[in-house]
Amino acid sequence: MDPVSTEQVAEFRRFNRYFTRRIGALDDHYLGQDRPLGEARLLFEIGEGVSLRELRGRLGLDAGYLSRMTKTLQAQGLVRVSVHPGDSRLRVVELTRAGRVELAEQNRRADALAAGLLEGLSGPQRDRLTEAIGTAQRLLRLAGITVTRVDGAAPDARACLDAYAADIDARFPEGFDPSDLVRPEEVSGDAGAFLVAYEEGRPVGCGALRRLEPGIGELRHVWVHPDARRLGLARRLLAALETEATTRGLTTLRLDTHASLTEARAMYRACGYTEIPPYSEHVYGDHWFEKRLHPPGN
Amino acid sequence: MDPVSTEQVAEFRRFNRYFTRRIGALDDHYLGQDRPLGEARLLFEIGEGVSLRELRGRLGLDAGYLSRMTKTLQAQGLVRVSVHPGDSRLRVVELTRAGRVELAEQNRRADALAAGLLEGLSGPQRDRLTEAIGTAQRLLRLAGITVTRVDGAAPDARACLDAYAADIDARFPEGFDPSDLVRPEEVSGDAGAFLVAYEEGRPVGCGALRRLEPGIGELRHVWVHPDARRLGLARRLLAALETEATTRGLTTLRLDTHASLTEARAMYRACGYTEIPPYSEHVYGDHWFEKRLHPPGN
DNA sequence: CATAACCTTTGACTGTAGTCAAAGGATTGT
DNA sequence: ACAATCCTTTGACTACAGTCAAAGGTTATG
Repeated sequence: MDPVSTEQVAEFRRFNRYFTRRIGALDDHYLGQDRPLGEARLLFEIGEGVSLRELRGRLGLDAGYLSRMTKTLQAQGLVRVSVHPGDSRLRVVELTRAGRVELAEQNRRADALAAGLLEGLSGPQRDRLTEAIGTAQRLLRLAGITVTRVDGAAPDARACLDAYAADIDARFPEGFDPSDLVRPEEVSGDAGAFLVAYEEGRPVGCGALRRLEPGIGELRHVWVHPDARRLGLARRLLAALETEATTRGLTTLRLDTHASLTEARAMYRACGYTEIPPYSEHVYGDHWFEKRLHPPGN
Repeated sequence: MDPVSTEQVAEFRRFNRYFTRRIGALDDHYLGQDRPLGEARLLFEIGEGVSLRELRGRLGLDAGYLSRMTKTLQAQGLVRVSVHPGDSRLRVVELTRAGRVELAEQNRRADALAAGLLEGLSGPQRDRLTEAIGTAQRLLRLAGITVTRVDGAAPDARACLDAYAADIDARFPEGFDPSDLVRPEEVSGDAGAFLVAYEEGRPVGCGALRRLEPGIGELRHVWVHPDARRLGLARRLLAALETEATTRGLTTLRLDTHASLTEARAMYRACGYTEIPPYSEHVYGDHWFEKRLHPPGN
């Protein structure tokens, strides 16, 4: 990776300082108003019935701390705590009517804060701001996603493939037969690779590489979770898969895709893949692509 | 002002949440490391010799709280406290060598954090991110600036005019004679108006409107503090001055400017002003502009 | 020159955030 | 059926953040 320019680091830190001081602080202060911040955040995360376990994980809180905060919210009549139907060790907490009112008020205040801020701008300026923060958020998310190789049989790998299969099944008129998925041994060891993209610990994308014949590899199941689309993650996965292929001495990569996946086809073209005649008899493909890889020396 | 779209408010809040949770929290946590956050922030603000009074204002701290924090920093040998030379009520605090080392370490860590984040992006993506956060910051700053009318004799007005005069004096080869500034009575009452732009309580720009002859007004001293340039503030001032003119029934605005102020001339043109022959004998102008105003009904 | 205003220090608090360990009920694996 | 594991509760703390009021020295103001 190329080194990060110090000017960009400085710019980023400037923004960070400005934003947290000006917006973050304001937000924290006004959001809770007459309620401790921890409680306000908790209220916000509860939504419609969550287990304490889930909340602990999401907010990164100590079990005891969370238990106490929940109790005070309960004492104020804002939440209701009950035993989880399926597992009596778990407690499920949900908002009462009063809790929903409180949450709505909290949202109203935060909305008013944001609206008040945007009010100082003209229409086009607001559009530019919205555009800029959208871009910034997408890039920051992408920067926080890591792509790593995992075993083809690992739970995260199977979870991704299941999600992929369900996704395709819903999108193809003819459905999708899960037996067409790669088998773990096809993407293990020297035979191939299975890559998973993680965002904050959760798998949000995957891609498989397997050997077709000497010097030629095939990409399969390049998939990105719906929540993580439009970030440029597919390209990242593609690049990582190509690196895997190069280190294995493969010189050509092939893949097939479906006519209905228009964005995917456009992306493959943009990434240097060219359409070729069918090279295989996959059931679900009707467009075939190929790319020549450059040796690692370059 | 047009109402703010709820979609834009939602987008802004989404970004706000994401950013404070992901970046702000990280920053706070790692910045101090083995030091309370308050102390770390204090250390950061001290720089090279500041009075406690100044710090109190900048960080919004309680006098007692600040006094105590300063004392613990002093006990750790990070700062030196002395009496202000001009006013013995004030204390001046400055970093010791050890304090500067500590601050450098703090900066190094924050830089590393930012760099680590940017490392997940390719060069062009980093450029896009830098561009986006720059745009966002400029627009957020602009949104936080308010333009209000003040009396032409008010301290803030005079401060702006002094800064304007010094600015022009340094930029014009022939210098600038402060007696050419508008007199308070020219911009008071119905005669004219003096507008000051405030960012977080500090004046960062100004503009004057005075009556030239019936129906015709003149804009003078439109000025933006160097720290607040390139935000679009001059246009805001211009628009506000035009509103003032319209409510006074003026139908034409004129102004003169100097050949060396190229950006200013470009802005006037972009804002609908057209160049006209000289209408006055101002010493410092050599380009004259005019704009017809539309009645408020439109 | 007295008095008001100002800046800092000190003492005495309060509330929030957060940690750690022990204990008890519930579930899972063997 | 027994042990190990899991989830929550409770008690006992610690540290940080922040407020309020009294007091003492210093400077401006009439």
